[in-house]
Amino acid sequence: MTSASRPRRSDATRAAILNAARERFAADGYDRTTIRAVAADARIDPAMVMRYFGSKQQLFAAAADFDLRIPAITGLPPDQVGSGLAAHFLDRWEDSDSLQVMLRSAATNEAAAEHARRIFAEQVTPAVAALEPDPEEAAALAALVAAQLIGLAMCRYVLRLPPVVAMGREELVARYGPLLESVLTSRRTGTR
Amino acid sequence: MTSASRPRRSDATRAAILNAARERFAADGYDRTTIRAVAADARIDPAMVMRYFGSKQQLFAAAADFDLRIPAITGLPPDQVGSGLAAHFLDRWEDSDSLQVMLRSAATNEAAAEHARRIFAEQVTPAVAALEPDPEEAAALAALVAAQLIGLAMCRYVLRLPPVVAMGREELVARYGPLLESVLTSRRTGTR
DNA sequence: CGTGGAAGTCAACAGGTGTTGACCGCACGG
DNA sequence: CCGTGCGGTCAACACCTGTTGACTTCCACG
Repeated sequence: MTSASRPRRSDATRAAILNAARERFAADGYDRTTIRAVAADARIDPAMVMRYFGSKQQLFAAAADFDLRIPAITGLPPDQVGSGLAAHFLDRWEDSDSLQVMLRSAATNEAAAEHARRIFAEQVTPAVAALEPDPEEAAALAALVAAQLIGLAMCRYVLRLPPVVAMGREELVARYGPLLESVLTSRRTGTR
Repeated sequence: MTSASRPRRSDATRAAILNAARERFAADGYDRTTIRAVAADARIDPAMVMRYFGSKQQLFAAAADFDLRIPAITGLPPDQVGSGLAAHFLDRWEDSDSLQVMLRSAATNEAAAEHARRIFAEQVTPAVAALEPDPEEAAALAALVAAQLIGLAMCRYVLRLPPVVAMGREELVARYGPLLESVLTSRRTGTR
């Protein structure tokens, strides 16, 4: 196994490419991001990007890989789950480009959309399943939670609707906390 | 005024271009939609698109112009406002590409995002302002309503999260009705 | 030293893009 | 009957894209 071998000289370059790629994908989405622009940001030749990552699609896959780090919501007092989730995601959005990468790219790139579905299935669904025994209902609630957070992120970071941009962190937490809570504690009451 | 003049022979072509453009923009977003593809769909020469609409950006502006047709929500009994809104938007999404045009394009095209902000200000905000006297709070509530609907649309039509796709119309109405209602009847209770 | 392989550069490719201007043909008013 | 103008076609432009392969430079090790 060579995974613990001495760090190669190229690791720094690799990381620089990945940083530049994340910024570009977050700002411009998949289609408008060019390999040449990423290379220029990282101060290297476009050919290096291909050498290290193989193709634009694989570069994107590497740049879009991230962890939502959803906190365990099982132990919290029930009236703090919603505001805790809201606060967590607001912080996560502000200090990382990863979610904007996904939102801006998934709109036009099927691989990015597939990636989003995977993150949803592997990270959001299990977290909600800890609260809801019925797996089918858990999947539905997880989807509603995702819709809440994605709607907020779209309005605040992508569309930049003025009222949403103007709201501060604590105001958003105060407004979304109860909303998320009522989603999580709701059960289907309709037909079937 | 020549607006009532005999219909020109070119009007049909113009409409064909617009139809093809809306489909392409809805399916692929702004960047990946090419003038050549639109022209091929409309069975005409790419140069005609330029002749009629001037540029790709102006073609987009023409294709993205639409009306949400938000129903008057003042007269409804308070417990039907939410489900009424949910039902209206689900129907609107299913029978028109316009909203997908906006969602897919605004992610990477600033003009499209500006267009979305205008539609929000001209159509969503006034509708909510009929229920909420304080204009600042009305803007905030309108933004939250928009976030609800955009989150749902993103998950169902763009990201295609399986649980959201699987839900039927009446299930979505049943789940989103109360949610929208609690948004509309909420007031800010936090700091300030 | 010198040699082998990794790291990085350069120039070019094949294809696609928005956009332009010169050209053609047909209907219609004189 | 002509010719004028509108609807439409064609070919080309300048540019940008992802990707490739041959080339040079540099460093570490024998």
